[in-house]
Amino acid sequence: MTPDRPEFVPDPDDSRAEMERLQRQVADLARFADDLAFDPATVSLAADATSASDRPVVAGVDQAFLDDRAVSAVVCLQGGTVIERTYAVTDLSIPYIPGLLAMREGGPIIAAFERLTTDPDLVVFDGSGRIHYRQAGLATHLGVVLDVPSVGVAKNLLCGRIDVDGGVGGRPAGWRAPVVADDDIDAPDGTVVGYAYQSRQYDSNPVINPLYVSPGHRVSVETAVDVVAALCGGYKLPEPTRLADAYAEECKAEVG
DNA sequence: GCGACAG
DNA sequence: ATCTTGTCGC
Repeated sequence: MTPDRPEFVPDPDDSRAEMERLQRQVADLARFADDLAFDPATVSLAADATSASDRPVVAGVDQAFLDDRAVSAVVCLQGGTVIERTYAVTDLSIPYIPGLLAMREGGPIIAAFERLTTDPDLVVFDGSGRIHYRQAGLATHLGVVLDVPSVGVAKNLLCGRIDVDGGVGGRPAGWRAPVVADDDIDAPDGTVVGYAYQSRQYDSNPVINPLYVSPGHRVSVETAVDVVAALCGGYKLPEPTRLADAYAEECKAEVG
C-alpha cells in the first residue's frame, strides 16, 4: 500500500510552523463522515468461514522503540483471522512533541504500509485522530495520506473536554461519553470530536481508564466508537492494536 | 509566569 | 514510548 497523497507524508525536517501548516491542510482534506466500502455493522472478531472473503479487512498499527529507531508493525485482520503482517525498522529524527506525533512516527508507519500487500478497509491507529489541536492527529494524518478509512484509539486524552459529572473514573464496561472541542481545538466549541469509551472494567481494583476514540478519516465519530467497541475482545485495547503491539515487540526483540 | 500535553 | 520484580486476582 502506497501513499495516495505523497505530498502530505510528514517531514521531520520541516520547521514547526511548516508542520502545523501541513496539519491544517490535512484537516481540510479530512472527512469526518462515513465513506466506507463496507457496512460498519459487519465489523467483528467473529470468524465466519462461509463468507470470510466478504468480511472487511481491519488493520491495526503500533510501534516499539530501540534507541533512535522505530519498529512499526501492521497486522491485518479479517473476521478475527490474521491475513497479513508487515513491519519496518526506521530511524527517528525528531523527539516526541505533543501535537506533532505524526511528524515523528508518520514516516516510519508509512514505511511499514509500503510493505503491505493487502488494502485494508479500515485502519486502527494508536493515538488520536480528530482529538487534536488542529483536528489532524496521527490517525487523521495517515488516513488522509493513505486515503483509507481510519480511527484513532488513544489511552490518554490530548485535548478536548468531557461534559459528564462524576468524571470518567470507574465506569462500567460499555460506557461512553462524548469528547467535545474546547478552546484548544480548531473547531466550534462543543463539536463532538471523539468519545471516551470504557472497553473493559473490573468489579473492583485496579480501576481501568477508558479509551479515547476519535475518527481519523472517512469515518464519523459514532461509527468510530462503534467499530472500536466491536473490535475489543475481552481486553482494554482493540484486537488489531493488541496484535500489532505484540508483533512490534516481537520484531523489536529480533532486531535488537 | 502557570498549566497542559497522543506515543 | 521505555526502564523493571514481584504480586494480587480472575
